[in-house]
Amino acid sequence: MPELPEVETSRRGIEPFLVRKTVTKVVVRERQLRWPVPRALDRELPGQCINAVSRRAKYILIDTDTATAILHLGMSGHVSIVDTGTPAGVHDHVDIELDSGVALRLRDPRRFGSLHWSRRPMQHKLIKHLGPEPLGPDFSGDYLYERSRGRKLAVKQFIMDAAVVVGVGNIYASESLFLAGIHPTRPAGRISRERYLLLARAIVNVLDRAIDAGGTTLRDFYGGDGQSGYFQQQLDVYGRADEDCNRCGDTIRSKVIGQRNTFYCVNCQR
DNA sequence: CGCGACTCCTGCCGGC
DNA sequence: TGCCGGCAGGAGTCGC
Repeated sequence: MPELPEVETSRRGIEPFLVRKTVTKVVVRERQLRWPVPRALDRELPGQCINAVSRRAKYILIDTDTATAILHLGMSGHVSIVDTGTPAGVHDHVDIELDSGVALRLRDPRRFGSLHWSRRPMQHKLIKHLGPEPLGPDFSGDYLYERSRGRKLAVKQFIMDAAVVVGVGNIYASESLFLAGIHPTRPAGRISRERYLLLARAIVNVLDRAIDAGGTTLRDFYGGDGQSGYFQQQLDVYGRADEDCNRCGDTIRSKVIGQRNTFYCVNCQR
């Protein structure tokens, strides 16, 4: 489910329940997620006080004095805050119980998510190779332009490559290319600096707006199931094949690029 | 090294 | 109503 805005919204939702709380118990009901949940996590996390809940790309980092839990929600993961002792559903794989009487509960039906435990999270193999944060200071149109020289793959795949820039998932790739007026199949290396400036601005704009929308629609972290309203933001093209373009009225097309469905307007995007 | 294909898993939706 | 195929918002890995 989650793209970067959903992960950031989840992080903000759980943060106040975790920071300065001490972990009393870790319950792992299903260890086999995308990778096995390391036993060191349930062995070493209890007794630790949580210092911070941060985010790198689509990873949520739960920081303690000894190590950091690295949580990825995959395509179907959710986090929620429940009262300790709340019965778990079939896909509630992990609970992290706190001394405040609540627990952070991870649910992930498809089990594409993961949970790691690392003493140097920024050096972890899943984190180390990642490109800049799109909402951080190292991301710009100039950066995209330089990185794309000589690349032949479709620009949509280029901006979805986490080594180039993190956090641009399938929905927001289509949306930002629409905003920038760039056709998704255009080879990344054959797009001008000026157009990359537009694209970088579009990516930031789309993600900012989605985080704002998430903040208003995704608030049910305590007691709820951690989902609701992910899609209530306005999408211009994603999921709108055969509907009319909001800008020109032409018909929105869809096409599979790199095994992922892609939506665009042939009239507005070249 | 760059790129495309494949893979993990369950839920849900549309069509028959 | 029930069954079945196809598809889903991620991303590491493998082979060419």
